[in-house]
Parts: sequence; structure tokens; C-alpha cells
Amino acid sequence: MLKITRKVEYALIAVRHLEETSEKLVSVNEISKLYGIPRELLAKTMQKLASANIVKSVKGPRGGYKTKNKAANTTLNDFFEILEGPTAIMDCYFESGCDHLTSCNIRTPINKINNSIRNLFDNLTLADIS
Amino acid sequence: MLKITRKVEYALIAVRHLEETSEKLVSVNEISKLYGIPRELLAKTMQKLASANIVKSVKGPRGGYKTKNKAANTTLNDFFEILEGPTAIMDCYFESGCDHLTSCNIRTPINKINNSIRNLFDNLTLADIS
DNA sequence: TTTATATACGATAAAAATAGTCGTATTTAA
DNA sequence: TTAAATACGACTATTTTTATCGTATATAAA
Repeated sequence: MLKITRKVEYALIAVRHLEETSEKLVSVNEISKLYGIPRELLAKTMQKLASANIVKSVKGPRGGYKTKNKAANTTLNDFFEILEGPTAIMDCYFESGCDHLTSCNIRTPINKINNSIRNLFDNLTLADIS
Repeated sequence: MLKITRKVEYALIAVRHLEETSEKLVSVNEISKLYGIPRELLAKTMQKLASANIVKSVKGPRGGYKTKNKAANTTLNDFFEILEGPTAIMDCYFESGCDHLTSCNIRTPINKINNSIRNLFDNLTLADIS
């Protein structure tokens, strides 16, 4: 119920670590050992952040990741959506497989809650929560 | 990720239905048929709302539930916590089984996000989202 | 040119959380 | 006395999340 996932947790840890080590390249191996995070899972997470240009990746020995300038100004909403898809407290909001749409009496409430949450996370950046 | 549960969904549907039918007693059976909700699950949910005084229950034939006056002024945070326990995006916030607390570098961010969400839901009532 | 180290990516397995069911007890109106 | 309703705990099924495995690709350094 209203929980973030491990992927997001690990991504937060990693990005914060990269912010601290600034320009240096840091490998997934290093971060995973340092914080006790499953290596492969963190790797996938970093790949998503890389393809969304939050961090820069460098392949090969002595390679790894470093933050991009824009990282700190990324909104929580973007950060979450990169890793987990659209932010919505119920799936029906984005899927269409709901049977009882005709009798549904919580569309308005759900929309209002969704909008409130989206608004909250659109106005909070990674820098804001540091 | 940041989803509400069915229990909360069903509770919202039921409370809104009870608001509409005002003083009349409505049984779980009725609501479950009307909205296509599993009967037993809705029953449990209503029991929690009843013991938290959001709705009033009446046993026996012709019994059922009706809203209490305070229902509409209940905050979303209270509503959620009655059904699902403390609102927090990560469990470590309320549990203490975390191994890597010493190396944890996301305490501050997690706390800030938690506070933002709690603040949001503390200031939204059921009436607000209707 | 070879080797070791790193990212990239898809498939699958394991674990945890959620959703749903079942059985029984209790209350009470008719 | 019976039937309809809430109350509650135990259990099962399903779904989602978490973790692992295998393979490909890039590249720095020996």
C-alpha cells in the first residue's frame, strides 16, 4: 500500500552516492557491495537511469556510472516513472480492463487523489529531498 | 508502486454508496452485488470501518451499515491507516529490521517524502475528493 | 591480440504481499 | 424458531515484486 519498490530505493541510494563522489566513475559492483544491494538488480536499475539520461554510463574496465548535471533537478515524478511507469494509485486509470466502469462511483475520488500525488511529486526534485 | 489496495478501493466505493443512500441501512450483500465486489472481503473491510466509527453497523435481518456523521470529515490518512496501517513509502520507517542502517544514505530523502505524503493525506478529507 | 572488467538485456525462479475463500460464532427481526 | 445479517480467524490462490542466471557487447590494459 503506497510503497516505493526496491528498484526505486536502490536507485535513490545509487544516485545519492554518485552525487557525493561527483565526477568519479563508480561501478555497480562497488555500490552494491558498499550498501549491500543485489548486484544484478542494481545493474538493471542503473541501466534505466542511464537510458533516461539521469546518469552517464561508461563501458569496459575502469568503467561505471557518474551523475549528469540534470540529475539533481529531476522531479520525483520523472524519477519514479523512469523506473516504474506511470504514477497512479490504481491501474484502471491507465488500463482499460475494468468490468464495472458503468457502476463505478469512485472515478472522481481516484482522479483527485491521483492528481494530488502527481502534483506533489512534480514539484519535488531530487535536490529538494537531499 | 504507490498503489492503494483493493480493501481501500472497496471501502471507498462502500462509503460513497452509503453517503448517497444517507440514513438507510445497506447490507454488504447489496453493495457487493451492486458493484461486483467479493462479499467476504468487503465484509471484513466494513468491519474495520465500523470498529473505527466511520460507519455504524446493525446486526440481524434488515441490518447492515450506514455512514456516521463524521465519515465525510475523515482524512484520507486516517481512512488509509484504519485499513492498512501506518502510511509510509518504506517499511524501515516503522520497522527496525534493517541491516544496513549504518551505511544508509537515503534516510533524509525517505523521511522528506514520507512527510510530504502524510501532509498531503492529512489535509484531504473524504468530502474533499467527492 | 588476448584477457579481464564493465555495462546491456532478456528470461526465469523465488519470495512476499495481496486478494479471495471458507467455516463458525453471534445477534436480532420477523 | 428461523433466517439474515455482522464478526472474526484460518487458510488458499493469485499477483506482484525481488532476485538470479545466461549471454552479448564494449573497451582498457597487459
